Amino acid sequence: MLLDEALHIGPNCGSCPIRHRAVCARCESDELAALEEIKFYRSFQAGQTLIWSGDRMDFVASVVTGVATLTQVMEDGRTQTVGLLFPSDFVGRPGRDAAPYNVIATTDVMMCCFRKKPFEELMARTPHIGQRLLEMTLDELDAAREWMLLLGRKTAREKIASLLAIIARRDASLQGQVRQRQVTFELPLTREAMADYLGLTLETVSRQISALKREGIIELTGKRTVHVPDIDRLIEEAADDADGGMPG
Amino acid sequence: MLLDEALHIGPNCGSCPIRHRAVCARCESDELAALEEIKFYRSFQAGQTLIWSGDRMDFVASVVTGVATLTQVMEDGRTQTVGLLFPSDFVGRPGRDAAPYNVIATTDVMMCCFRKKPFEELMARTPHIGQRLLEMTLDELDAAREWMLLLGRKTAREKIASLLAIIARRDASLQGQVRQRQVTFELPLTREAMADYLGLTLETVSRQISALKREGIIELTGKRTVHVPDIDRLIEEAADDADGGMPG
DNA sequence: CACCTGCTTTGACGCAGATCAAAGAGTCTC
DNA sequence: GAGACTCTTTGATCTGCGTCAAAGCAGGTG
Repeated sequence: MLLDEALHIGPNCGSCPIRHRAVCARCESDELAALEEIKFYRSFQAGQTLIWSGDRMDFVASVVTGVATLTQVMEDGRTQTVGLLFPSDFVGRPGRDAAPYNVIATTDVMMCCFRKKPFEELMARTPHIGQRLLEMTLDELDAAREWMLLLGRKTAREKIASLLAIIARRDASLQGQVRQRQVTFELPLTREAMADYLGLTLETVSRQISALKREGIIELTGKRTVHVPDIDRLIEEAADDADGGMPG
Repeated sequence: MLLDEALHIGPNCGSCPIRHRAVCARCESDELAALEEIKFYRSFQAGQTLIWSGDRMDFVASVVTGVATLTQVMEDGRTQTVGLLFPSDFVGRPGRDAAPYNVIATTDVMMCCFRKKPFEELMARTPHIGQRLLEMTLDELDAAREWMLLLGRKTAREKIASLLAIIARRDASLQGQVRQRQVTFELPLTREAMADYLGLTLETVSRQISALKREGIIELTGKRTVHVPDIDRLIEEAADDADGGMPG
């Protein structure tokens, strides 16, 4: 079924769902045509490791659909997720050979890949790609620093609320929705994956989700479908300043 | 005395100590001349806040000498430092008006500043600047993610050892030294600033430093001068994999 | 259906690091 | 050189979250 999806998305960048957000966002039609020539799609199943830390990476890629994580693992097994990859997010670093992190699909994932060499060459000729990549990298740096505050200073409850708020926001923005009081979304992560991202244990994650549920801040259907009756209350729990990080 | 230093460093990029590491590293002499025309130096004293979060930023800058921190503060006062700025590090984001973090000098600091508008215009004409900025931003993103692992998963002892190892490394690399077993350096941070960077309290920082001292892993002269008799032992305590993050 | 297997929830208990408190040490000012 | 101020160390106690353990729950398989 993922293959169907690949065929459905097809070779045409014009109809690509991430056309205006990904690394190709600023490209003119001729630049896009050049990218189109070197791109190829790859599908992965939920749970699959797309890239192993330390492996040679001969391609870079954009997430088209699905969610993946970037994780670091210490020798003794302690694991920290250092980034969530949503559709339009970019994977890989031009000018680097070895992957610095594991990339793991947490849902079925479709990637739009470019072999590294041709991509680098194209980038050298196409300022719009480098410009967009700089912009995206600066945004990721901001997100990483926001996460440092969460990891260093927030309580378990605040961490969970922050994560839910961020997933709700990204989910809404993918669907081009305006900000609404009520939101419903699917959790793309297991409790363990949430724990790894939040610097907690899975038991603590479970307990805090139960607590938020008990207090009516969230409602669960099954384990994965979350309904937030009042997003502002959730953001309050996240202890973010002002707008809860909502983009302008 | 800082003014003297400014005059000493003077208007000539050719003799600048960060010429080959900063955002201007890749510039040819004509590009450098253009940068030289719009640059100006500013000095700050230890403890001074260079930039307040939320303030309008009409310049970008490189750290020439000294050390500064990037910090986030929550409404209730909880503080997390999200970056250390050493000489050659870049401050500010082209295309953004408001500063997202407080920037605080932890030692006397000298900055090489560019008004934002002219810098952005120059960047549009000068691919070497954008390329170098992308490279530096990707490095910072890696560093931020390394720090996420530290904040989320390391023990207090490992955090302290990691911080000391990183300062030792940056200090050595500024002096162009090869890797040595013994190193001595000045701590550019108070115990409180270290705590804010490590997601700890200042008491825990003090206790863990005392413990490392007691065990002979570090030696202190005064409160700020650290001597490491065996850097590998320190790196072991930091629980980093393989090379302790030493650059290739 | 019974029996997996993977994921989640809940409970009991322990500990690393936070909090509260006080005193030491270096530097500056008058 | 006494007092004030900042930074640091050390001790006593508390607590949020980790650890260990067990049971619940859904989906898949023979």
